[in-house]
Amino acid sequence: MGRRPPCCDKSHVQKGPWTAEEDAKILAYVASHGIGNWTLVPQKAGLNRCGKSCRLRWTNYLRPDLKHDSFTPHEEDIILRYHQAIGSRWSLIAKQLPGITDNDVKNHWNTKLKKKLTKMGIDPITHKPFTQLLSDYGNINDIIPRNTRPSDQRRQEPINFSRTNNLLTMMDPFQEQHAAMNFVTPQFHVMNEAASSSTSSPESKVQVNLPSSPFIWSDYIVGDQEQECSNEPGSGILTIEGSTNAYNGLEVDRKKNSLNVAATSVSFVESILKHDREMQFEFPQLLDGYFEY
DNA sequence: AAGGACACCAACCGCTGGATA
DNA sequence: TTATCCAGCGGTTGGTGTCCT
Repeated sequence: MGRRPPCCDKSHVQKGPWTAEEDAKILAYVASHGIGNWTLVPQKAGLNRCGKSCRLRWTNYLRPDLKHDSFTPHEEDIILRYHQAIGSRWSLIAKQLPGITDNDVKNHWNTKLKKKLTKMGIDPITHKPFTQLLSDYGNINDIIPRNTRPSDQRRQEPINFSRTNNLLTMMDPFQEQHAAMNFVTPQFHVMNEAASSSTSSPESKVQVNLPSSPFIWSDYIVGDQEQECSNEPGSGILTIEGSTNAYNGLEVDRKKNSLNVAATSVSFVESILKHDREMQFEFPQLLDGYFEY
């Protein structure tokens, strides 16, 4: 068993804002040595900083491919759509936006987009209208979330926008509620079982006919606990053709060599997996190699 | 004009999984 | 096999400029 020395003496390294001189040292070092072991950078570049801090300064600010411009409406739309699908996975979202870091995306979300959605009457976590949440969960007082940081109880200007040509645009206040409802409409790409069956390949393949109702985690938690179904029968079918995997509780259609599962019997864990697959259909390039069937 | 509140963002903190000795 | 380091990630916060009263 070996032990490597710590990257730096954390109690004696410089913290806080970077100076132009420090930036120049990082840039000069990367220009001559490239990006490698960041723990060696402070020593070799003559910086009294932690290697981790050097890496962050480079990736979030000094990298030459960063554009340092404000966000365009198209970029904001991308962030909103991806956040709706995958949540706060900022690095994955940032990969869809060249020249923008995950830190930029995160900051822009926390300072601008989250408030815009709230102002539109949309819950920034679920991307559902607060009115729908209220009807889903009953009368919950004060459901609209507030910033947890007291000093960040920001002013909230009335900002309304809608989707036009897949972009967010400003709009008149009377259409606010309508826009909110349109904005959160699920955009899952549902594969049609009949249409796709003619092009089925011999390889394992998954078809998902999504339930028509919104995805609500609590429904499945209750279902798991009570071992019963909360959805209407026949609201969805999960077909896994040629799969050799075992799926507890799934009905096997041996004639078709497939598994047909009424959505009513889908457990919580299976629902998570199904939701992930929905994400893959929505953003097929995002999680390449993540899903294996 | 001044002080407080707000808005923004750079940087830090802590956690996690993979790599390594 | 185990202990530790390191890169990457998301959450949080400190500092500063701007706006409002």
